[in-house]
Amino acid sequence: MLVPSPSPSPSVSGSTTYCRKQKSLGLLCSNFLSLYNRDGIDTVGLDETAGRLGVERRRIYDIVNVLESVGVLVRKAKNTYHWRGLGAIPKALGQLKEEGFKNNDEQIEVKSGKVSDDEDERISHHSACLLDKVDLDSMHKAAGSFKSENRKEKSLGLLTKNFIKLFLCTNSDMLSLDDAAKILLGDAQNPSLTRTKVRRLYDIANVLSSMNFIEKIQHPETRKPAFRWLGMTSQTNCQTGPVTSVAHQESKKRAFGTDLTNICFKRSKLDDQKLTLFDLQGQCQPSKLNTVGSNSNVGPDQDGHLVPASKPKPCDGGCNKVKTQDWENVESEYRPQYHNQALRDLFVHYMEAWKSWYSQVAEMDKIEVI
DNA sequence: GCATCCCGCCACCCC
DNA sequence: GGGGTGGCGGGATGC
Repeated sequence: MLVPSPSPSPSVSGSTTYCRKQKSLGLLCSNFLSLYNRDGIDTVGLDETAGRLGVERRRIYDIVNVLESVGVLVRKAKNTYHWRGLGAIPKALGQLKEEGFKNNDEQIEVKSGKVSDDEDERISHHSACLLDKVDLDSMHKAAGSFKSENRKEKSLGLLTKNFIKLFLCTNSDMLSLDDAAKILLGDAQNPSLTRTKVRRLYDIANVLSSMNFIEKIQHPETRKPAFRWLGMTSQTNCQTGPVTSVAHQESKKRAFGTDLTNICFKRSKLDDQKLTLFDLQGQCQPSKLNTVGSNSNVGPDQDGHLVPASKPKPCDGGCNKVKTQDWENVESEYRPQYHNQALRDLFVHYMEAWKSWYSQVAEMDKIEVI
C-alpha cells in the first residue's frame, strides 16, 4: 500500500493547531443525529450530509454503515438512505439478538456442547458461535482473495453487528477491543489482522459511544481500557427484549452534547478549511455555522456538538423567560433515566452547560434589543 | 511508549 | 467506463 498523503501538519499550517478530537467519528455521529433526528426527515443524501457537516464523503460512509446496522438508516439507492430514526433501534437490536442466539444454537448442535472451565475460553467459544455465518466462513477462506463476498464479510456494518452481538448474547457486558478483535477473528493470531480489526472497532466504538450504546471504562482487573454495554443491562442480558429507553431517549438530549469519548475542552484552531464548525478562537460564529447547513436549525457548541442554532428571537420582555421554561420542561420531560451513576452525573453536567449557554444567548439578545 | 483513530489511497462494486 | 463504495493501514495525536 502506498503511503497516504500526509495529514495536515501543525508546523505546515503555521499558527493553527490540529485537534483530531474535533473531527472524531463520535462527534461526527452526534452531529449527524442532531441534523437528522427530527420529524419530517425521510431521506438522507450522502453528498448533502457531507457538505452540511463539513467532512469528507468517506467519513459519512463510516457513520452510515454503523447506523445502518442498528436500523437507523436503510440504503435506498446510490447516494441515498432512508431515515428510519432512532425508534427503529430496538427492533434492530432484537433481530441481532435473535440472530445471535439462532446461530449459536446451530453451532452448538454441530459442536456437541463443548464445556470449558476457563471463563475467557468459554466466552470466546460462545461468542464465536454468535457471529454471522458469513463471518465465520471467512475465517476458513484462504487469505488474499478479495472477491465481493469476502469484501462484504469485512464490512464495517457486519463488524458492528457482530460486535453488538458479543454484548447482547454473552454474559460479558464488558469487553476490551483487543479481545473483541480476537474473538471476531476467531483463533487468528496474526497481529497485523488484529491491529486492523482493532482500528475498525475503535471507529465503531466511537460511534456507538456517541449514541450511548456503550461506554468506555477501565477494566477493574487488568486496568486496561474496555467498553461496557449500556443499551441492555447485564442483569437482563439474554433474558429480556432490547431496552429502548436509553438509545431512544438519547436522541432527545443529543442537542445538549452527549459525546462520551470526545470531551475536548481545549479550543484548538483548525487548519482544515473544509471544516468550519469552529472559528479560530473556538467561539461559535453564526456566519460560519451557516456553512454546516444553510437551512439547518442546528449549530455547533463549543465542543463541536450541534445545538439549536436559532437562538430565541428578541421579543417582549417575558419571551425569553417563557422559552427558558419551555427548555426546562423539555429537560425534565426527556431526562434519561440512566442506570449508570457516571452517566447521570455527565448528563447533569451537560444540562448545566446547556443552561449556561442558553442564559448567555438570552443575555446577548437583551443587549441586541437595547 | 502505548493507545487511539483520522486520513485518504485505491481496489472493488455497480449502474 | 466511470462514479460510488468502503477496506485498509500509515502515521499523527493524545495521554
